[in-house]
Amino acid sequence: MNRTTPAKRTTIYDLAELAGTSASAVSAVLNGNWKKRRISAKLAEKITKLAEEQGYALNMQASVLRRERSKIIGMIVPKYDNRYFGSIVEQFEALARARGLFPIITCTMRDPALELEAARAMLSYQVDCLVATGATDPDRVMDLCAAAGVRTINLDLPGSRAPSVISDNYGGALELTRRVLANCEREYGAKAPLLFIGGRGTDHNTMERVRGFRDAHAEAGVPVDEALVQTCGYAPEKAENAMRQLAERTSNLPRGMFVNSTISLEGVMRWIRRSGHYAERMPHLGCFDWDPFVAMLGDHIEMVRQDVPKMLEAVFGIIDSGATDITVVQVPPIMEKIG
Amino acid sequence: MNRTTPAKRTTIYDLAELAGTSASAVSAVLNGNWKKRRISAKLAEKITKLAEEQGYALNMQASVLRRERSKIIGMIVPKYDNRYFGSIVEQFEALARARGLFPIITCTMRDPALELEAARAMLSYQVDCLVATGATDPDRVMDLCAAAGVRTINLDLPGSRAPSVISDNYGGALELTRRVLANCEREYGAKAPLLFIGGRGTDHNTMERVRGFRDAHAEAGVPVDEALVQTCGYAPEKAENAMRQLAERTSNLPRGMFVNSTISLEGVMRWIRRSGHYAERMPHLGCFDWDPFVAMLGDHIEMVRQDVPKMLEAVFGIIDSGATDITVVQVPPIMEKIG
DNA sequence: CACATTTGCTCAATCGATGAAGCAAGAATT
DNA sequence: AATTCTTGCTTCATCGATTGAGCAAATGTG
Repeated sequence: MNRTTPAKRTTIYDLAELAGTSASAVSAVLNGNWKKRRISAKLAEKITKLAEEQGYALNMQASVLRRERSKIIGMIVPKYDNRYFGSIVEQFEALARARGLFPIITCTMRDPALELEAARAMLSYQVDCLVATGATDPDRVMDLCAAAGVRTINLDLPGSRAPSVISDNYGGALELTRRVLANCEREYGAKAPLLFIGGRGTDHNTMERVRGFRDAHAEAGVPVDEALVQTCGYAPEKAENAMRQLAERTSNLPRGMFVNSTISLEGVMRWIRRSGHYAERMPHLGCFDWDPFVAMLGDHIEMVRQDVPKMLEAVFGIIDSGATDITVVQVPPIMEKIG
Repeated sequence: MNRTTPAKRTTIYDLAELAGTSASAVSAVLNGNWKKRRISAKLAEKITKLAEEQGYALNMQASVLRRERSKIIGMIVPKYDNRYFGSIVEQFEALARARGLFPIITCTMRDPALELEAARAMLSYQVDCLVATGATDPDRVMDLCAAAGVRTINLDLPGSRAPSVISDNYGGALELTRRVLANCEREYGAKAPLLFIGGRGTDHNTMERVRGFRDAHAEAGVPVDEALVQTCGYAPEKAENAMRQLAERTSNLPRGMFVNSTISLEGVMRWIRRSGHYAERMPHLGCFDWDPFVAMLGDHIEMVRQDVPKMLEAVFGIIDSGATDITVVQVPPIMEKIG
C-alpha cells in the first residue's frame, strides 16, 4: 500500500496506451456515447474493464471545462441547525442526483456578505443553476448570476427577479394564529391578543406571517397589541432577549404566542424555563416550523410544518421546464396536530 | 437586463484584450502573484478595475485543471436531520473557508452504496482531502481515495487505515450510564439494569458505548440484562419497533434507558407517548447526543453532547500538519446538566 | 471488378488558467 | 561606450476530456 509513486491519477491517455487505442476512443466509451461514435462493442468492453482495474476516475475539471453545461447545481442555505433546512438540503441532494446533477451546497450563516461570496464561488465552479434558499438579498444574488448567464431560483424567501418557491406564509400563519387564539379562549374564557416573536421585520415571510397573525386577530375581533409584535431576529438569544425586555416592561404577559421558527422557539422556551414566569401555567404556543421534539414538549404547542417535499418538487419542476418567468409558487404548509 | 448575448462568461482573454495586454499578465494580477511576476502596479490596477467592471469570475475548472492542488476539500456525512451532524457541517465549512479551501459536502443517507458513489464523485472533483463522517465502511472509502493519492480522515466513526477523530464514546457512555443508574436508584431505591437502545451493533461507536454501559453496570453491581441490549439501528422507526417488541415480550419494562442518539430517541419517545406505557411515571433517560428541545422535555433526561468544535479543530489540525499516521484522536464529550 | 457505403477508429483543436522561459528596453556599472 | 542587471512584459506548452473532421479498411452494390 505504500506507493512510492505519488499516485498520479489515471487519465484517459494512460488507459488509451494500455488498451492500444486512442484517448478519444476511451473518452467516448467512458462517457457512454460510444455507439454514436461507432466504437465496437469489443473495444468498449476492453476499455471499460481496464478503467475498472486501474481505478480510473474522470477528471471533472477537465470534463466540465470542455463541456457546454457543467451539470453542477448549487444551493446556498442559511444554517443547518434545524429540521426545515436540514430536510431541504437532503431533498435537494436526492432530487439533484436523480437527475444526474451534482449538488454543491454551502451555508451562509445568515450573513449577507457570505451569501454573495458563496454565490460568487458557485459561479466560479460553473454551476448551471443556483438555488438561493432563505437569502437575505435574493435579488443581489440573482444579479450576480444573471451577469454570468446562470439561472437562479429562490426558495423559502422570494425575490423579485427570479422564480420563487415559498410556503403559503400568510395562510399558514392565519390558521396557526386562529388555533392559538382558540386554545387560549378555551382555557381562559376571554380573548386576548397574542405575542408575535422572532424573524426579521423586513423579510417577506415574516411580513406575511404578521399579516396572517393580524387577520386572524381581526377575524376573532381581538385588537392586535403593537407592543407584542416582536420581530427581533431568528437567533435564540435574540428571542430570549426580547422576552426578557418584554417582561420588564409589562406585568401581565400574553397567554399565547406565535413563535416564528423553531430556532426562535429555542430562545423563548429557554427564557420561559429560566425566568420562572409562566411557572404555574404554560402559555399556548404556535410555532411556524416543525421539530419532532417540540411536538413532544406538551399539548400547549401547535406547529406549522412547511411542505419541503412539495417545495423541492416545485423547484425542480421549474429547473426541468427551463421556465424563467418570475412567478411565486406558494406551497401550503401542513398543520401538525397537537401531541 | 435582457441580454441578447447568451451571457458568455468573461475570461482572462477578454480582459487582456480590453486592457491591451496578455492573458498571462491578467492571470498573474488576478491570482495575486503579480509582484512575483514583475507586473507594474499601474497595469495591475487597471486590470483589477476592469475585472470588477466586467464582473469577471475565475473559471475554477480551468484553474484547478492546471494547478497542482485543487484546494477543494470534501466531506461525506450520513444525514442532516440532527444537531450533531448539522454542527459538524457548519464547523467544517467555516474552518475550511478560513483556510482558503472550498468545502463540498454530500450526504449519503446512511447508505453504503451511496457512500462509495459519493466518494468517487469527490475524487472526480479533485478534492485534495476527504473527511468521511460516520461512514459505514471508512476503510473502503480510504482505499478508493488512496488509489487516487487523496488523503482521508475519519470523523465520528474510526477506520483502520487513516487518522480518525472520534468522541470518547466509552467514557461518555460510562458516565451517562452512571447517571441514569443513579437517577433510577434515587427514585426507586433499588438498582436495576437499564435498556440500551439504538445504533448498529457492528459500528465502533455503538460497541464502545455498550462497553461503557456494561462497565457502569458492573461498577454499580448491577447485572446487565442481555435482552435489554437493543442495537436495532438508528432510525426512529427501528427504535419504535424495538420498543414495541420488547413490551410484547416482557411485562415489567426497565425504569431507565440509554438511548443511542437523538434520532433513536425520537422513536423511543414516540412509542412511550403512543403506547401509554410509562403513563404514570416517565423512565429515566440518558441520550448520547444533544438537542436543545430534548433538554426541555423534562428533568428525567440526561444528555451527552459531543464536542464538535474540538473534534473539527482536531480534524483540521491533522489536515494542516499533513500527518497521515493512523491515530485515533478521542475527544471527550460534554455532560449536559439536566434541565 | 469498380465504385459507394458503412464501420471503426485516429487526429487535432478546444475549453480557460497557469507559469517557465524568453525577450526587449531602460538603468546601472565599469 | 560596452557591459551587465533589472524591469515589465509576452509566448507557448500544459492540465485532461470532448468532439468535429477525416481516413483507412471492410462490406455492400451494380
